Amino acid sequence: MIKQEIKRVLAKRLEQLNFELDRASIDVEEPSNDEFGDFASNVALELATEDDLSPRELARSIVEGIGNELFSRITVAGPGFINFHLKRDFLMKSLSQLLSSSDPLGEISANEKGSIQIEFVSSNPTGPLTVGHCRQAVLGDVLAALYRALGYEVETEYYFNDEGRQMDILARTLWVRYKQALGEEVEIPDDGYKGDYLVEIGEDVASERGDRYSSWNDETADFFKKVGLEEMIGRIKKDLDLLGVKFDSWFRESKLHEEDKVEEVLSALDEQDGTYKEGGALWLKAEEEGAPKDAVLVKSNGDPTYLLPDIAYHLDKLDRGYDRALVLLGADHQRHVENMKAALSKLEFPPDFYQVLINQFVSLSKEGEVKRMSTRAGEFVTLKSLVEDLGKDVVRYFMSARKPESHLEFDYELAKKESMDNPVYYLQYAHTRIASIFEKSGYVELEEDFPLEGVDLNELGKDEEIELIKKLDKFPEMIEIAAGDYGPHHLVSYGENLAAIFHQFYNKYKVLTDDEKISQARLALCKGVQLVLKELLNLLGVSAPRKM
RNA sequence: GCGCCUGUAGCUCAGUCGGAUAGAGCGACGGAUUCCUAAUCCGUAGGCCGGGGGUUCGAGUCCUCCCAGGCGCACCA
Repeated sequence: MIKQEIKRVLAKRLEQLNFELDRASIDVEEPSNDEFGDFASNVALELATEDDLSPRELARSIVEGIGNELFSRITVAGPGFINFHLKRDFLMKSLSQLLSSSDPLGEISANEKGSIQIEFVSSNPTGPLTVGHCRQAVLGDVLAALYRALGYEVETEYYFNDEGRQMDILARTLWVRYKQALGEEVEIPDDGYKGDYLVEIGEDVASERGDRYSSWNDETADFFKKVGLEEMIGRIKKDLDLLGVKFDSWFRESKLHEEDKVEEVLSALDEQDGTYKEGGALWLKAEEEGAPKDAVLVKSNGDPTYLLPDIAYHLDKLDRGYDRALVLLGADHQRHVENMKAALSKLEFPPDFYQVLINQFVSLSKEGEVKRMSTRAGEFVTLKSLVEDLGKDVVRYFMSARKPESHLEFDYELAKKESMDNPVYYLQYAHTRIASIFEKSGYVELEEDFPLEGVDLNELGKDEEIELIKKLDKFPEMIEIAAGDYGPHHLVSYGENLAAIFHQFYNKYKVLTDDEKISQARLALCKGVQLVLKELLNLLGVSAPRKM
């Protein structure tokens, strides 16, 4: 990474000048205007204000002591910026490193990092996954891929409630569907799940078991709970499969009760003087920890709320030894997060253990109307239909494209109708073009293993070529930002930009020319672009086709 | 009423730590193909970065107030 190298140089020089400044706090960036060189730093401006010096003066003395083995020119400009103009060799070294290692992430992926557990989707098995879950599934899956690529130990987990009221309602609704399948006139209960996804399951049970569950009793309830759970989880897994999302682990809530984790949490909270009783309910002293209000842990009827087992669940996560537990939640869980933070703080969890990424909702506009989705009312667009209509690549790309905390407006009609104009194809096409060049040149074997011997990268020098090399060099930095930010959308922005520069280059210059030396150098550049594009598409879970 | 998120081109959105002249895609208009895939490229038009105040050498970015939208403020999950 060129930027890191410049920071190193600057840090060394500043040390000579007796400034105390660690490398991380040195700011080096790419100026928007080419006039200002390839990279620029504002260190002189920052240090000058602190010590009441002239920024330009200081910049000049910094520049004087920097050797010129890496730079063709270093200038002082404006109020005191230091502008670095790179030597060609410096850039080419970056490209040749990429090619010889075939690892677009380079050194940042090498050293060992900590462990992170990522929990997402975690929809209860009471209905099919919708577009909202779809966004979260993609975000979580891409984040997991990012952290894996960076060398973290990653585990993805899906948490679901397999008992309690929601499951009772599911069982009851399913039973009604079963009765209807047997030809009886039965109404779905008011609080039941009205969607027709349970009809089919009811019919299956009716045809397999006949009328043996005609009356509602404990045996019937248990049976339909079991069937409902199995069927729904099965469907959820299938849907996620369509999206290419696989979880490392599936965690059922009942396990917490079986292992007395819930009891454990209650007594731990009690030990910390974190609870009190009021109105027959058990409350968490959340306000003491910064939450707006106290929260109920156990209802007056003795049932735990959603909060209590979730605290127990996170105690379990902590016990499992992860450094961090990241949870993806929808915007409607904001209050829950405040309660969780309060509880975990009472329990003296390590402060950075519980990490939350709250994502805003997806609105789906269809025929000019914005549809709201409600699982309970049975009105929603399912993840399944979305993927079946648009394809995994398009869906994953769209769902990754916006930063999580922004609303995502998904124009279904447009995405379907104009799918050929879709930006995902723009990226894939860049990859395809490169593959096609290697086919054409009869250098298919070069694509596998590109030998740098005899290739003179200094043949590269056109603006587009230089820009591409710089862009490739920036890839690892972008990945670190995306992971640190929990923001897969950085991949999309970067990718579109890289593809754009490549397409420009491709249109302006021929890779395969009469000049063998130029051809070799440009093939090398193409290989570099291809390595990065492939890695990027891979991380997004989007295919990188060789032909389109 | 209080809290979280959002407000940038006609539309959908980027813009890591405050940096020099604010970007992309779509849409509109005008062009490019005897040549490695035109699912591409080039050009034009389009902006008080929601509004006011502040912090400083410098603000789309930080602080504050206001306005608009989404979500929340359950003994639901």
